[in-house]
Amino acid sequence: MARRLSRAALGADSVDVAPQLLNRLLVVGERVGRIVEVEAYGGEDDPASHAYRGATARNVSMFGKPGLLYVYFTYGMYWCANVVTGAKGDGQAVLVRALAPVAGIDAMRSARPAARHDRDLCSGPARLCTALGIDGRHDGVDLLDDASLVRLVDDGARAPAHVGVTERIGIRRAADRPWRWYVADDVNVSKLRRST
DNA sequence: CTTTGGATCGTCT
DNA sequence: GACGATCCAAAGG
Repeated sequence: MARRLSRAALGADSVDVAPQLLNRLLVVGERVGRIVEVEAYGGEDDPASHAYRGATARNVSMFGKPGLLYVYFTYGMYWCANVVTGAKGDGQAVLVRALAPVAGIDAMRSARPAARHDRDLCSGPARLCTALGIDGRHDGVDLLDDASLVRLVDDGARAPAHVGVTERIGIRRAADRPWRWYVADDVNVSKLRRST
């Protein structure tokens, strides 16, 4: 039984919301993935957040109401997707870092020919956007609106039995905050990579 | 399996 | 002008 998440629940702090998003579904048309890895980003109090220096043309959707999608372009090639949390104007968001493919897997394989196993389809923040077809066109859409192309859905799956916690990946500032959560033992979680 | 270097460009300094 | 909330191919074990 798919139902929307409550906007009020997403209005809490990103650090509290992030682990609650594990096992929820990200839906784009026929393509569906279960969230297995997330990271919390704060507002102007988090030096690692895009919102740290306030609202800009790039990050305005982060400052919108909770439940919006914030999509940003990075490394000249890739898109990454976030769920906006906190009160409107906070600039908080939760980065979706990995999904377990659930449906529309053939479409995901077509979108990601470089993936050699199905566990590589959505095992990274840019990978999952490519697999689901999420890009800048979807920045700012309401994930809680059934009419949106990209939606966040609660299918009633219970919280994961074991949740791992580590520092956030790929950032330089505020790198010590333990704000990454993942479903322990899920093969779709992105691999830890040495800092360079 | 692991490690390394390159790709590529919007955004902010 | 520098640097990313990254990924992938290639090369070596």
